[in-house]
Amino acid sequence: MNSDFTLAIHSLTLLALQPDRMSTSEYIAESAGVHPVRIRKVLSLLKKHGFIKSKEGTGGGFIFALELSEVNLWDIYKITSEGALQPKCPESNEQCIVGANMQSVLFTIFLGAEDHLGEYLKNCT
Amino acid sequence: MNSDFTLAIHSLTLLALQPDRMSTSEYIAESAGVHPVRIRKVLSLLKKHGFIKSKEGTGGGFIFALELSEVNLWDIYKITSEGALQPKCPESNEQCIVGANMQSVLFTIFLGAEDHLGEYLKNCT
DNA sequence: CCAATCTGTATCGTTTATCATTACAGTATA
DNA sequence: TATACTGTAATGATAAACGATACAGATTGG
Repeated sequence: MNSDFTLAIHSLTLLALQPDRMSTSEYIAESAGVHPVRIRKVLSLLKKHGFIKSKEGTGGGFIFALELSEVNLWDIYKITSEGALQPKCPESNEQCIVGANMQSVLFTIFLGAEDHLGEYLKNCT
Repeated sequence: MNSDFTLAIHSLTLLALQPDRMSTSEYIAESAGVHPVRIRKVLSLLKKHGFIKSKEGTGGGFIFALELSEVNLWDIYKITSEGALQPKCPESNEQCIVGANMQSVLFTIFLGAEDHLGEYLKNCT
């Protein structure tokens, strides 16, 4: 998994702590220790899905758009990293019926696991 | 996550279907669609932890060492891919108390999620 | 209207992770 | 002693992740 998921949560947490004013990508990037452009890319996704709003121009930035209770980890995971857990099954011979089954079963498990516990963190830190 | 976890399960599944004879790394590799050396590396880990036995020389190979019911996904994950889910928290300023917390909390969640559902697959495919 | 400040994206180059491949030593078998 | 394996190290190719730069579009304030 790449760090988009982590960055998204870091950013949302930060935004949740600043409900009144807009936060710039530079501010968030500094806190997360990454490049502002990366933050903008990730937050662009979150915006597209309605988690945050953004405003361009002077005094612009990003701001939370929902109630904290409406956010759960699984949603964010889906947006930022869907498929990252999915292993590969390179084509093989007879026996890769095993492989194909395994892939879907494992995927289901990881899905189920996250879905099950995703809500546990919906009231972040 | 890299594919060691997947390969380990694929291999174990295969070995479980061949409880009588030894399987060579080449046989397993062909089924999994990867290079035999990769299989040996992964199975070397599994052997080190007692899941399988191996024998060198002619007629050698790998064979299951436990009951299927003694194997659970989480154990295998720990062996092959521990830390792969762990995101990074590049050092940052004041606010990375957030980051540090997040890291451990997320880690706990993924751990808990897998642990919780790991047993579901202990009777593989 | 113009300068300053942000977002939104695309692009390029570097680093890092993953994997295949080769090579070779050690071990068992026949 | 030749053959068929495991065990492991080393090298190189490929791909993914990321930083950095550049620039267009939007908004604000003077």
